Amino acid sequence: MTDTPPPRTWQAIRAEVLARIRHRRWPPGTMIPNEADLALEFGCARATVNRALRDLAESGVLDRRRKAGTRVAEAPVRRAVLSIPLIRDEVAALGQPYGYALLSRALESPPAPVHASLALPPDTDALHIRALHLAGGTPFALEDRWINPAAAPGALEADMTTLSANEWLVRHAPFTEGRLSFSAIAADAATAAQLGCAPGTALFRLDRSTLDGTRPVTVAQISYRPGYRLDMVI
Amino acid sequence: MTDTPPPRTWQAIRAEVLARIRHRRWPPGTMIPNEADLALEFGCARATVNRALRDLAESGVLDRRRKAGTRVAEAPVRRAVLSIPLIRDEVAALGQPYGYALLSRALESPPAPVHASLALPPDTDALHIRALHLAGGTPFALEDRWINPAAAPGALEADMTTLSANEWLVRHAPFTEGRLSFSAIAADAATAAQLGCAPGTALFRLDRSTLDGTRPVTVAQISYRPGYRLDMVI
DNA sequence: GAGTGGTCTAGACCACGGG
DNA sequence: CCGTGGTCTAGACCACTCG
Repeated sequence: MTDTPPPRTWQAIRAEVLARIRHRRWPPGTMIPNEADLALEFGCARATVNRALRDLAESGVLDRRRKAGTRVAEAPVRRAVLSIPLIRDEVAALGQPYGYALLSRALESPPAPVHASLALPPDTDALHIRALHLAGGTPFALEDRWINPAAAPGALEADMTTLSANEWLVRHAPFTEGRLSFSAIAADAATAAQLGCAPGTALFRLDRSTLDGTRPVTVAQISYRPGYRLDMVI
Repeated sequence: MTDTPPPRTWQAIRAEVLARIRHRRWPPGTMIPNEADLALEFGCARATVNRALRDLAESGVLDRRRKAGTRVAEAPVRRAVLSIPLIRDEVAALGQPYGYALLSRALESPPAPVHASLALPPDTDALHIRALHLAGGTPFALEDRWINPAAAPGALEADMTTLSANEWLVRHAPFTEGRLSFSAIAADAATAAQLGCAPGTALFRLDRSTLDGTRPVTVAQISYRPGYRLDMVI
């Protein structure tokens, strides 16, 4: 045998635990030994076992509770991680030149739902931006965005004609929290015209709201061209 | 001042670092001090700083490289985490009773793309399952799944009439890797009939492929009822 | 109450990769 | 080369929560 002696890294321990689960030595629902015992068995420090088990718990494979111990998850809530690139990078990844066209930019009164989402004071306007993202000269995604001017100082003065609002925000109001929502919608006439498809075409839509702490900064609605796919890895 | 003395937990350190970034004391692109220096400043062990910075790096806020040091990400690739519940739980979260109806179940020759996705030997059949998930008696999602029998022993014998194939797989071939893909499609006639909508309606579709290590186990295509939304938190 | 995971410490060695 | 982050150790104390 030419096996290299197993390194006692936390990754190796995670792999070993995962193998025991996969091979059903520890089926779903099983209580597994506590950290101290596993550390003894693997001949490593408890902290190393902890690192491995914590990682598995974060990915939903294990269920850990103080005093109750660690058990293999029964019906694991699988977690998938989505990396959200800038549309510029998304287009670049397709090997196509990226283009951006500002369609409109105005300080105006938002519709009620947007007004509420941005938590604006009564009778306050918001910055409304509509823009088209292009891939190789053809429409890629239509962006309809409202920005709370009070939460994004400088946005009113910013030149959004060459840089997308999203990229401006990323650089000037970074590291915010937010929610995403995906859905499928039928293209309305205006959207269809911009994306160059027939009205009624099924489009992939992303609704995104962004907060800086608790203060809403922006809400955006992005309609992607027909056929768009969003990929994730579990 | 009634400030409680700042606990030197890794969470507190993470919060402090995040605050410095938010307040632009460390704007995007900045190199921040190395772990040893931060440990000195915060009066804690380097491992504690490491834990905090590693967490921020995992969420895309920091960019860490050996020798190069740690810098605030320029254009942070935001990462969103999606918890993928069983459809049963998804329906239950709506406060509606869940129902499941097996439409068809057969061992048959899959179409070429599925055959390739499952990495089947030539002229090998696969288990094809079509099923409808119901919420409060009305269609919620249509599932079209192919299972590689060699990779899911017992699937051929399993009773899929009351338990969805996905739930069976979760319990009998758990903790696999996989890819997800979301898109918007127009309902074809058959799908529209099952979901009770008009053909051409925009539907949210999830394509999922699952591997056990490197061996494909199953591919599934899930078409959700009109209006379905998928929510994520950044 | 007591057992479990969660965390911190002080120190050490190592792997990577920029200069 | 050599500074940086990545990891391991041995020990300790703490917080939570189950029984």
